[in-house]
Formats: sequence, structure tokens, C-alpha cells
Amino acid sequence: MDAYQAVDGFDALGDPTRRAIVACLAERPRAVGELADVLPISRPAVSQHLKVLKDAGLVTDRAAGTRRVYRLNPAGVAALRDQLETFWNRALDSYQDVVEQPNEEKS
Amino acid sequence: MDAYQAVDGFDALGDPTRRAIVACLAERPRAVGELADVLPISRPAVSQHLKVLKDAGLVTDRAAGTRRVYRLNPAGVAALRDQLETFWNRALDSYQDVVEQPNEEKS
DNA sequence: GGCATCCGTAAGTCGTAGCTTACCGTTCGT
DNA sequence: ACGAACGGTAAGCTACGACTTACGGATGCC
Repeated sequence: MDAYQAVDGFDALGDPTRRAIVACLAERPRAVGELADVLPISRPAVSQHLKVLKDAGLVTDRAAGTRRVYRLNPAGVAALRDQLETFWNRALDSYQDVVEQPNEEKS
Repeated sequence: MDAYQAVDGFDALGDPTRRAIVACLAERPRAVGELADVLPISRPAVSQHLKVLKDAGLVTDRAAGTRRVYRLNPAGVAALRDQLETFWNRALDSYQDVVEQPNEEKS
């Protein structure tokens, strides 16, 4: 089983349309046509986005007759969440050094 | 307290170079030149990336003489983490409905 | 003051991501 | 078996993002 993801999950979530798809699939599994019906893009475009999300391990698909139902992959989402968690923890450690320094900035 | 974010945080993390910057800043705050010295791109390119990350609320900057020190913003990172957490929870709820259904096609 | 350092912005080029239409394979219904 | 519905892929076009060099402003040191 190839648990390797061809593209980084954050690359996949970098596109707003794909985030919309993820948000839509978070509610419930959907077929490609259902997603295309909701989104303002064509069905092939949705299919291409789903391919990216699938390669990133963020969604899984299941054949159901002529339709293909996609649903969110909690494991893939959790992987990204954990990565942010790591950044968050390390940032707090960096805080320890500069906690006394006010943040001044001018735009 | 949170100011309005011009760009989505996931858009900012969609670029691998910006993820490298975030990972670098997670270890410790750095100046622009320090980041450019590590990364395989020019200093202006780093500066442009930092602008995007700043607009996304992922980093903050602080003037230190002629140098400008950037550091990770834990609040911004936490916001993205929480959003993934929401997706994760909703996906598990979706699981509850279809976990017992190998084929939900009705006849 | 004069100069060097550090950094942000402007202008321009180039690669590629995202969208479309067109086409083909697969599956179900009758 | 034939046609319709559903969806993945190919080819092509367009727009935008990422990078570069060049320049100017701000700060610090001598």
C-alpha cells in the first residue's frame, strides 16, 4: 500500500476551490457531480481537483455504480494538523527567549 | 484582537518556500538576510514571501536596528490548526453514517 | 558627514496551475 | 444490445504567482 503522498497536503489546500471541496466533503461524502453542481466550475475541473486532493491523501473515493463517491480522509487532515501543532509548539519555545520584547512595527 | 487577514493562511502555506520559511522561523526568530542565506532564493524574494506570511497573520516582524527580525505568530498557526480540527471532527461524523454501508445505492 | 549594511518596492520575465471543451471508457436501465 | 448517465483524461489557452535585477529609503558606525 502506497501511503506516500505525491504532493504536500498544504499544496493541495493552497487552492480556495479545493478548500471549498474539503469543506463540502467534511459535511458528508459526495459524488463528483454533486460537487460540480454546488461549485462554480465545470465537472472536469472538480475531477482534477479531487485527483490532487486524493494524491495528497486528504480524500478517498469509492465506486458506487456509475457514480464515484468521495469523502474526507481524517488521517490526512490529522497529519496536517499535527504538523501545525509542531510549528506551534516550537514557536512557543522561541517565545521564551523574546517574551520581554514588545512588538513595534510601522507599515 | 485579530486583525482582518487579507489572505487565507492556507494560501500562504501553499508555497513550499513559504513553508520552509515557517519551519525555519519555528525554530527561532530570524532576520531577512539570515533566511535568504539559508534559502536558495534571493533576498527580495524572501522579503516578498514574508509579506504574504505577514498578511496571513502567520508571522510578525520587529525592527532591530537596520535589521528586521521575523518570528512565527502562534495565534495564526493555531487558527489554521483549529480549522483542520473542525474538518477532522466533521469527517468523523460523516464516518458514523456510512461506516456500515458498503454500498448505499437504493433500488 | 560619509559610507556601508540591511531591507522593501518596482518593473519585467517565465513557468505553471487552473479552467475550459472535446472525447472515451464504464456502468446501469429498458 | 442500445442509449443515457457519470466521470476520468487529453489538449489547449489564459492568468497569476514566483523569481530576478535595479533602485531607493532607513539605520548604524567611523
